[in-house]
Amino acid sequence: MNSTGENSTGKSPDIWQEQFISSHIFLYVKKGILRFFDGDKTFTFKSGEYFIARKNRLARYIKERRTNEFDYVAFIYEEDFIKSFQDKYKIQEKDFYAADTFVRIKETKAIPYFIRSLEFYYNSLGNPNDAFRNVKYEELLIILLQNQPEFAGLFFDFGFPQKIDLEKFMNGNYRFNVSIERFAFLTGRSLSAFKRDFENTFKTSPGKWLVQKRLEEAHFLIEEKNQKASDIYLNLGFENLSHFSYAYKKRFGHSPSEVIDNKKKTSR
DNA sequence: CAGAGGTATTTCCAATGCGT
DNA sequence: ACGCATTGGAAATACCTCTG
Repeated sequence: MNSTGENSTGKSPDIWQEQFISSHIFLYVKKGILRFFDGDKTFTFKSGEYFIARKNRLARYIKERRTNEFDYVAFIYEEDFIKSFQDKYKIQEKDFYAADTFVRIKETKAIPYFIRSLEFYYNSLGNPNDAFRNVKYEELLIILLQNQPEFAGLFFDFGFPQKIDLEKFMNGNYRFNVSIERFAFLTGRSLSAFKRDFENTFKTSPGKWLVQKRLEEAHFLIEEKNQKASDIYLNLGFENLSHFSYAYKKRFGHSPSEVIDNKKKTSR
């Protein structure tokens, strides 16, 4: 989710495909349902609800099965903006402990009001300029901090991710299709340190381990749960179906579709 | 299914840290 | 100041992924 910092409404696709959240994002659901997966839990937000997606986290948007109709307002808070905001208003950093990637905001009337004011201005002013956008970004941040002062600890945390337990992190996040470099960053290591530590704990290289791990799960889903390759390959972090089939065949001796064909034959 | 372009892995080296 | 260990980064190579 590394867009330019526009607050956007509608369906700009970039937010929904990127799995690494590089800046804090405020999201307000105007219509429909938004569902996310953070590697462990699923988060659901309905129309009228609002929350923050935290930076330096991995998450994936889950498409709704039936209708894909939704509308939202997003405010993407770049680090530079937050720094100058903090400078300007001299706000103290507080401790913020919640660990989740998605943080629900305590209910307040101020936010729906704020959203409505946006609609009014955007509809009557047309394309708003930078000054206007800046003011609105500040306004929302002020509302959020007034509503929950502890958010200061969330927004004004400019540090890098801490060095964390590799095994735990990788087992929770291997389904995300992000580069090794990103994994290294998220576990608080340089690329070199990451690979060294990885070799020590898993006894293989990161790339090989990831493919192996994903294929094992694919194998389970296909053989045991009768799922289709085309339904699962994206969720497991594979980028394209042809490579998935190729890798699958290389590992298990037969392609995913052959498994399904065989099942059909035997069940008949 | 091949070939081009891109990414991961390996290896090596320089910089830094740390105890003696 | 010295040797040794650890770290991050660059370059070369191997491997993977995408496109037609």
